[in-house]
Amino acid sequence: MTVSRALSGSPHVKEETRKLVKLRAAELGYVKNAAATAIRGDGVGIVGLLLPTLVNEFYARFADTLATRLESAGLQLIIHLTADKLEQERRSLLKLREVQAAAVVMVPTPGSGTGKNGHTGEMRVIQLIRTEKSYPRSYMALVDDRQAIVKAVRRLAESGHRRIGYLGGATLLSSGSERLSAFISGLQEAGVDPQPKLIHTGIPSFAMGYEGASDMVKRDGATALICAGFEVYNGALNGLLEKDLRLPTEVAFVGYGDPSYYRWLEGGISTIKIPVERLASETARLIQTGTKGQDRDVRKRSVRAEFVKRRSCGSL
Amino acid sequence: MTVSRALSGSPHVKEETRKLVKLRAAELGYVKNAAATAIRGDGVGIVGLLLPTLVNEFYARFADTLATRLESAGLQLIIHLTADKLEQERRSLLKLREVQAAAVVMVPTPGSGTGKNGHTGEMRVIQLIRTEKSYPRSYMALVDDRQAIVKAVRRLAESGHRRIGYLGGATLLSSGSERLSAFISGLQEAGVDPQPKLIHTGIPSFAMGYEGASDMVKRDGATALICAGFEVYNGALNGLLEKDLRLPTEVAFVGYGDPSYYRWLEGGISTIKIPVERLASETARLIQTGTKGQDRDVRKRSVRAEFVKRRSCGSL
DNA sequence: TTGAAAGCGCTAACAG
DNA sequence: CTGTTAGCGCTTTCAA
Repeated sequence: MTVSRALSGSPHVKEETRKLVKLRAAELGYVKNAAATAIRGDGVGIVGLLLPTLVNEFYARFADTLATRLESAGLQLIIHLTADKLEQERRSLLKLREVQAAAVVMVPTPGSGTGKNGHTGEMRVIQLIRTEKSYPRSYMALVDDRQAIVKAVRRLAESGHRRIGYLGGATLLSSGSERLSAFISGLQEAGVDPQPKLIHTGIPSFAMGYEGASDMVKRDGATALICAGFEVYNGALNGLLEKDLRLPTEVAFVGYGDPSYYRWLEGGISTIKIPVERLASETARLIQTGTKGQDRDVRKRSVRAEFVKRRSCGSL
Repeated sequence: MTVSRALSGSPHVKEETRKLVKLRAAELGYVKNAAATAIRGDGVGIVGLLLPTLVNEFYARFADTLATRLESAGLQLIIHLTADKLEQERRSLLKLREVQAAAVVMVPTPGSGTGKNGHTGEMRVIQLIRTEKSYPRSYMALVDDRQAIVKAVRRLAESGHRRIGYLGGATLLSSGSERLSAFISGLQEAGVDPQPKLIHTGIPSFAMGYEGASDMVKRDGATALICAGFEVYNGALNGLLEKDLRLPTEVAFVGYGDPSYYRWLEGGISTIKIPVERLASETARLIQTGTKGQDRDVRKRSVRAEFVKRRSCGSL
């Protein structure tokens, strides 16, 4: 007990004893056994992060920032990649529950709402970007991109575009339907009629962006394209560039997120820029917030996206 | 005990009992307490990953692949960012030891060799890319980039470059000194004299690449540049592009790693391409390998880098 | 096929 | 200020 007390900084230990204990502990390279602490219910300080992928500058930056923030609070981050697969997500949640993670930050997989996919036990759930109703007492870290999207659409319309394509996440995703609605609002404000053929949504993926983008331009005659989704924008851009479609002369393009290379590509890719670091900081805050102020507003935080105009959204 | 046996698939349980137990467990949303298992010394199935940063396509892809590989072995990945800081690294190793991680995959921080920074306890250590002698019984997952670097230098020389700059990691890093030696060999094979002014090494960082690159071109008259280090290439490229130096007409450029946007930038950035996925797979293998075949060779695996010629290394 | 005991490392609660 | 006891959830060993 004296040893335990000395090491954990209890005041009820003779100063000299403490010194001796610490010294010897260091000599032996002793480290506290987290499992033993955990088994008593003292918490291990583990936070889970469930992402579709890390191969995406937005997610990577988010994970990086979050890990750094958490580390200063003595928390460790376990990363699970779900590839937006329900089964994966289920397994990951299970694993995290086993190690008694204090919280999970997750980009919920589409459809995660149906069935008891998300048995999250004691863990605090923080839904990232998208939300699914199936996590009732969860926290939320969201992006408010409505105004940025509207602005992007209007900008395209102002430079003369009338056939503006939209590539985004499935509307069964909260984020997907909100972004699409913003897009349509934008069109309406600009007095352009929405055209069903120029709206592609689906489970977001590289492939979807890759095929969708060039199809919309070549087959459906889009002269401008807006991407709304992290997984999609990479695919779309690759699709366009590979088909040698020059920006903005052959297609105007607005991406999503702001990967560092956007500045240099084709003289600058316009984009809906998301303040990742801020989002990660807010998330860290949600994780650490006490269980006191559980008002609805405190549980939900959102950061505002911004439209960044670069060369790729120039006029026809 | 019967419950425990039923759940863990022991054959010594009546089939009916097992069914009942499993059913009820599912109803209750029971999950095994990993801490309790761990405290008995059965291992928790956690692997640590220490990286300088995740905001770098190479590291992100590595982490992604590794996490995916490990997941199929029932292992979870804890990520720690060290920012190449010794103190960070020490803290991370400690944390991982506390949770009884089975292994750590780490890009050792420069200087980690001196002092008892790396108290790794029972964990299996896998050094990634760089090596430090201070981890004596460690495993190694390395990149063999010598030939690729030599090839790159020769290619530049063949297109007429005589003032070829080198930007790379400090030579106190194993990787740094090996890459530099490859660079010099390349020059010699091509009959070009190495010039001290055109060789910049240091603790790899974005800033170093950023400043080093344009300095070497504008101040020291380099007509071509080779980057050898993940942290450096991004900085270097940004430095050049920001100063409006066009590739390859004003400077020929060879990067390191092969981020997806290299294909599209400036008509294509030449690079030393590292097979990340393969490296991650080898690493996963090193983690899971039995403690039997501990011959020196089995502990050390390396993948071969490849020189990818694109527009940016064209002639003057 | 099932159960009882014991112990993994730690600390809260209660002596001394 | 230091020590003893007990119990967290699990599985190994031994017994029924």
